[in-house]
Amino acid sequence: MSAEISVLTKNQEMVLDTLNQAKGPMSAYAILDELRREGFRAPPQVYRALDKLMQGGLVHRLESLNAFVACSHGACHKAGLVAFAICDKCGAVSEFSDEAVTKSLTNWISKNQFRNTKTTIEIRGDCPQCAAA
Amino acid sequence: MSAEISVLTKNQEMVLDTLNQAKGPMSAYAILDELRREGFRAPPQVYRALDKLMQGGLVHRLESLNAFVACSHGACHKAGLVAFAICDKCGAVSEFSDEAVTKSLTNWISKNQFRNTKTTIEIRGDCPQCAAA
DNA sequence: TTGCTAACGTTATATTATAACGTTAAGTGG
DNA sequence: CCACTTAACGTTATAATATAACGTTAGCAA
Repeated sequence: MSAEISVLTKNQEMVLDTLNQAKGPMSAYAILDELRREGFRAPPQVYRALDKLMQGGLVHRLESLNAFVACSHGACHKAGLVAFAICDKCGAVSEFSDEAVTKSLTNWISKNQFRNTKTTIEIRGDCPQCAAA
Repeated sequence: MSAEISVLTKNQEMVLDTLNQAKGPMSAYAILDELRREGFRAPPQVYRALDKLMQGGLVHRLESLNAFVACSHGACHKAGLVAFAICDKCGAVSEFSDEAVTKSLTNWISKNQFRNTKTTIEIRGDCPQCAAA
């Protein structure tokens, strides 16, 4: 059905590991720089791995940041739409999937007969900790 | 209170006109190319105007496209969060503001004590016409 | 006028992403 | 095992998007 990844290639694994070890989102070039020591040489190596990982739901792209994060759920098999709260102060990203949000948005989509393939929901601002400070 | 634009400068007006006359979203460089005949020479002229127009709610940025559209409501004083449905086939963009979506998302935000400054909601897929074809 | 600020024009450069090419490696059916 | 097909790879080059930094100009107010 949906595009699963059966086994990760070496490059895909290295990119995924890098994102998993990262504290926050990373740009493709930041990933590349990390992986130069492992032999990576050029952007396409990173972008190709990212594409596959995103297809498999293992990695998400943050559109408003042009950056990437590992899926917090390991692989994203959540029923609903995935959303992100991004703190502009500390850079923390919370991935969440809220039933009410999913319902209201899918409701709009079906009411308007739109055939949805991808949804981007990103909240930018200050996380509770940074908002308090 | 919120950052309004009192009067548009010449550059801002030209950029806004260009977007208003466009059938769909435009990249900053597409705008620049349009406006070269009017004397524009370099990207910062476009980006600076876009920044101001976005501050005033006259223009929106489509994060998933790295492109810009004029606000469909003239200036965006809608109560709720603004969202976009983007057709990947024909390029059409529908700006909308749905009460249920706004409520569910602001609800998540307040429940999670997030201080929201900007929200991105973009639905990619096929519009009704293109989905039918 | 003087001083202040926002906007401007310009050059240069940073950052993000992909095209295109030939090569290697990993299945698959015979 | 071999021939074939396809996905992934490495590499070079370049495209597309965005901003830093500088000095200048224009609008406005004391």
